[in-house]
Amino acid sequence: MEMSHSGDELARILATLANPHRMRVIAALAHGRNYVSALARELGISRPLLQLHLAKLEAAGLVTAAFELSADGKAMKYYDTVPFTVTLTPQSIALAARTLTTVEGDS
Amino acid sequence: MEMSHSGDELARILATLANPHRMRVIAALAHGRNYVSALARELGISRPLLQLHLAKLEAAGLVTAAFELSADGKAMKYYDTVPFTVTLTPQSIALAARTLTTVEGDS
DNA sequence: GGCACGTGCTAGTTTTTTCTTGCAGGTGAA
DNA sequence: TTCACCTGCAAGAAAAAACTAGCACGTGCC
Repeated sequence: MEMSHSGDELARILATLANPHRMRVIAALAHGRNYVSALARELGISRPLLQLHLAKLEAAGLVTAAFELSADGKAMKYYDTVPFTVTLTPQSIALAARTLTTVEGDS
Repeated sequence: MEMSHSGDELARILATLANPHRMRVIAALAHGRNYVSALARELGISRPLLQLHLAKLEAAGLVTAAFELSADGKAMKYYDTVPFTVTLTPQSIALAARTLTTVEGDS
């Protein structure tokens, strides 16, 4: 289920998804949740870099984070995808554009 | 009608749409075609800046350009939207991510 | 000619994003 | 204690995107 987004929200979501690393993160998490160190190994990128991308994905509301204690008592941060459906058409873009807040000169 | 995109194509489309100016361009052209100088005035941005954004929109296949001679013989470049429908879900992103070409270390 | 309108292009600046490096803390097990 | 694993954060470098300013060309009209 997906309500309509404001122009700024939509822009943020699109900007967030428009990145190869973040697309791969979504793809990896679609298979099942995972914690960041394991995910970094799976994707072959450094952990700080992955944390940067995860933060952006979370800020856009596309993934969620949950702390969990592993069997041996370690604090693991698990990430999972948030189900979403966004349909893009010239009309939907036009509709969203009406609520953009970016300041510029008046007409 | 919209066939499925490669990961790189999708990333380019999303990156192109994720910009306030370009969203407004799509919105303006959805009302009807226009030429660049008039469009720049309507949007309140400079012509070189608009040309930059139009070039990106055209490169992503979201708008088309057509030259036309006005009544008084001036060469005008008219832009129009290309109808498109892109549906974004975790699954569609995951599918597209499999065809990304960005090089990185193997598993 | 000079002005108003259309087009294109390029060089350089500013801003944003991406990425690396390196350090801090914690736990449990040998 | 030392090692292996987990987490967080921040400073600085590198790369990409956005934007400005200014020039070129063309036309028709006064």
